Amino acid sequence: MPVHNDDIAAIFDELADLLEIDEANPFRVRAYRNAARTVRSLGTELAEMVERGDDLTRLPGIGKDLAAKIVEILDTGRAAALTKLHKEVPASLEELLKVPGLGPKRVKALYQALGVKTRKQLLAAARAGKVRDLEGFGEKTEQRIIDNLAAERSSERRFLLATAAHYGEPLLAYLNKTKGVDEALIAGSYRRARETVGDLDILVSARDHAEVMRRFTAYDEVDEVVSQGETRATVLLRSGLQVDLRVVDKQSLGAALHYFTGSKAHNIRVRRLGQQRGLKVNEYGVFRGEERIAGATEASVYKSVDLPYIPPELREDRGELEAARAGRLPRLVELADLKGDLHVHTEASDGQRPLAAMVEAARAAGLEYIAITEHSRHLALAHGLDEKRLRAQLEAIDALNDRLEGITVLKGIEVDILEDGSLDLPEAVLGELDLVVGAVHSHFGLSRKKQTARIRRAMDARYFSILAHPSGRLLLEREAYDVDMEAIIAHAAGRGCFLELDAQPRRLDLTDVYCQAAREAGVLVALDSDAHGEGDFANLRFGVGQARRGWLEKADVLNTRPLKALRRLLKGTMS
DNA sequence: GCCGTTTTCGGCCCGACTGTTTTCAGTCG
Repeated sequence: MPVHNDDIAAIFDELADLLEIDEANPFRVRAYRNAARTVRSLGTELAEMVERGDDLTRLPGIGKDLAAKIVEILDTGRAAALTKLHKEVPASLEELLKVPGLGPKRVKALYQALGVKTRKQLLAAARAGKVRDLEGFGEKTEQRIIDNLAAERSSERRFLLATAAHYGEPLLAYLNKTKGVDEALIAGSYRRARETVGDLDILVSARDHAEVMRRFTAYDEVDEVVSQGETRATVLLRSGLQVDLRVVDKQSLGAALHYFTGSKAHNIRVRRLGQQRGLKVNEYGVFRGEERIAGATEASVYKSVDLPYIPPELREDRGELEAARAGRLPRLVELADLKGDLHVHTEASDGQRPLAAMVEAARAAGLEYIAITEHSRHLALAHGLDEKRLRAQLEAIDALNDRLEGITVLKGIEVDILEDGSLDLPEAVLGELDLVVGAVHSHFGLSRKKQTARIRRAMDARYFSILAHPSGRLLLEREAYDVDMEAIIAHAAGRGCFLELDAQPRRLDLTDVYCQAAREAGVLVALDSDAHGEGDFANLRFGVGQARRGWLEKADVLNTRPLKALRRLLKGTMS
């Protein structure tokens, strides 16, 4: 069984959790967590790096010891250190850490005093009133544990970015209307455009803090006020989404925004840079002794540690600080750079609206061209088109283009990649199109080797332009199929075709890490909506967020090209 | 356990809120 980076990261995370319960040196715990993060966002399989003889200690946060553990895990699938630790700290205690309000200290106390190892045992003990008597616990803590367990709350529950926007933006508008509010902003992983978020961090600059707190906790959607102080409050909305509010003075807004945008790892490094310069960086500003020297804007915070402004989407401690110091930050792509959309459905397959309506919606969204790309016949569930129906659509597009001004409709297809890697429609009809988008919609369970070979073969077809939603994942629903994405990217570079970043909120596929890998390999990314209805072009902004997280510049995105240049590039894939 | 424009040893980011405390530990972000 081949070991992947995610497996290694999971072992490091578990080691960190259990070491924490075991009261190990907190910095040692952090070292494991940092290593897990590094491994998870690597973009290159460690197995291959080891095979090549790469020096793993050159990776950030990986030293001699962890490099050896990586090799051990690759060889045996396990880490002896973890096995040993399990003798003292049962693996199931990790689950208890996810209960809101329980951290390593309390989990340990529960285990040692009551023998509690699972959520079920904890609920029983709490209901029996055994928890309240433990040192450091009390009636309220016991009740909170019961509530959280009964509601199956977990600190790990996450929401799609688009879902968070759906709840967060009206709340933001509500707060912005509050008297005395200068500005209300959403920070946190939302601002970094992570594909899913665990909570919303809202930041308000205002003179009257108490009034903002009152308005916030009185918001119609608030189900429960979890905590509330003078400058900070946490609530749960009826949707289950947790929202943290922080109120600051105007002079601290930049520092607070920086602090609450994160990521944590990025912040820690910025603070350390401050320390090295004799400065203290916190959410109120940048201080030399008692004197505030920066903090009204984020740019001033970065300037105080001799760095240029770093866009939120890059703040993951994945090399952005080094790039900033070297003056090599990318100029990230923006929504306004997109000139078209190369993946759009209509009611001819599984879209909801007629061709003309989708084209008008695209025009209203500011696009200059779109490609109509229906499903092909194999996807019967989605009314996939056969050759005959596709030809009929091509005629309709020709007729429409004759009438249209200011927007051009390209002829495409989202053709199924069959199990053996062949395409679901004959070459004869594919050759009549402007572009061929290929996609996997079946046989997700193939082995990594077979899946990779299947997709490579599809890309080698005579007509093949773009690989749609390359990993096949559905966020919070379905894992990606097992495929060697690096090999796919390398193959696309050799073949001269493109990869899609599907902007549907449930997909956001390519992932950020592989966007970056594609960019480095010189493979252009098509940033598409995969629209099925008129409103779906609005999802392009989430795709842009993901592209920015993947360090993509305008030139790295296929559909920032004007129509003429785009046609040239597509033509290269169609012969 | 990692790391080095003070350092190969001695550091490792910083503050708010809650509940159980009689001055603070635990959790969270």
